[in-house]
Amino acid sequence: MAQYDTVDRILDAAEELFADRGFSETSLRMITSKAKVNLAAVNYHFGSKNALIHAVFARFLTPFSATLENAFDDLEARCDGAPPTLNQTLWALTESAVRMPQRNEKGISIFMRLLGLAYTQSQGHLRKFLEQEYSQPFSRFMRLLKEATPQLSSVDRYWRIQFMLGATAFTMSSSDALRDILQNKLGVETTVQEIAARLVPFLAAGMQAEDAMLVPPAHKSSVA
Amino acid sequence: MAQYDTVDRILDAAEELFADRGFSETSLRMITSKAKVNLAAVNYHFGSKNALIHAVFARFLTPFSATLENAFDDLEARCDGAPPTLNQTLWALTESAVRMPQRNEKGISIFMRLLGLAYTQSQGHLRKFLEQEYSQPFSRFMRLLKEATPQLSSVDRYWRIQFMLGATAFTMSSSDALRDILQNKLGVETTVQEIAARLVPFLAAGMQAEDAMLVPPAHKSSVA
DNA sequence: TTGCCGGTCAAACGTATGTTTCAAACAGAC
DNA sequence: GTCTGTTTGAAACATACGTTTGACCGGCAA
Repeated sequence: MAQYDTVDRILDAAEELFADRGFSETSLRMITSKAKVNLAAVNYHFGSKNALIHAVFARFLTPFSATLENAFDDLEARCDGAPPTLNQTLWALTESAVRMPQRNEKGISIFMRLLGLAYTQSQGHLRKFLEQEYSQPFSRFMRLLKEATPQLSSVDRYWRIQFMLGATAFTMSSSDALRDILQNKLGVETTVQEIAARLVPFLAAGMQAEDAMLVPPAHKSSVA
Repeated sequence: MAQYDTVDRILDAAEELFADRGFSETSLRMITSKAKVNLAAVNYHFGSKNALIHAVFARFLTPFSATLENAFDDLEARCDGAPPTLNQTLWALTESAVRMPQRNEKGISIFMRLLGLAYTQSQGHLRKFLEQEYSQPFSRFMRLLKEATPQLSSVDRYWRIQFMLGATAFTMSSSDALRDILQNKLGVETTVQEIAARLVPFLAAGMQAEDAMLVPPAHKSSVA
């Protein structure tokens, strides 16, 4: 009993501190003192700081990837053989994320920020862990994207997927700070759901942009 | 003479290492040994590690913001009172970046990654430094964006600008790795200019997307 | 009661970090 | 050549980190 309490308290504290400050910038001493457990508890229960980072991700990502697979199953069943549209695919992803059971009110936004950091901070071990642990839903998502944008060349699609990833990871990774700025400047409250609702149309439109490729500066004007 | 050599060697090494590994993950010893200078040289010439980080940014950003202001001047002069279009504004920015005199072949992509890190790694001192040092060209760019997208609400525009920033910083920041992958998988060579040429249409389309806001999942289909 | 074992705790370990020190080397002016 | 201020160099500084240790506690089976 008591030990699960300790384990979860560590995970909760670590999740929040990592999201606030990054991985390298968060020490085990900060985590254990926030969690009100002994310093040695982390290495006792998890083995190392890196393993703790993995555990923080696994606690969210394992149920999420199951939810996501179900959402893709449903989507493909509903489409009855025809490939799902881009919008449908993107919504399946964001809905799965938003509908995850949340530990607290910050829940999803904390985790989005963590995913952004995972991509940004080049923590080799983390990337390796995520790739070999969750490659299946990732590949499936990529396949759906490909089938939803048959008009794109492989190269175009490749780059535009990177653009989508970037907009998402980057926005989510700084979403707390951005929300604060927005609230101070414009006095508007914003939830992760609302950000997602703004992000998806942006991504879909960019993904399906007319290809003005290799048209250099065009010193006059040329809005699509 | 000799001291400028030292200063520049430190800046070069720091720039590359910061871009590769992040700020906290790069120690002064890594920097000085890569630069082949004495450890104490950093604190002697710059005062502190944080001041070195600022100097790395200033070395690129100061001439860049001058170039950018000129590009905006030209653009507004050419438009003769009418507000420049979104495409023109984005091209002015990317052209200024691409045309910057580059210290080496990696040049611009290294710096894009640094800008991404500056936003992501919550190094308070860095954000403060950038904000108070380069607020003018930044505000001007924001104003141009606003005039180029009068149909957007302030909140929509705010978020879409974040999405653009994210797609750009993220893509450019990992463009070396991405280019390698692309070359291996598809046998295609890619330059930063070509990436920019793909990115701008994507951003412009996303920025001008029809606002499907707050239209939830829409279980059927709804590609614009 | 005894013995054990998972869990906690304070303390220490070794290492790496940013920064400082101070003597030596150097350059240019007189 | 000598002096003066600047730049380098090797070494040390204090501090923070992740990790390990060994004593200690509490419940439970024998």
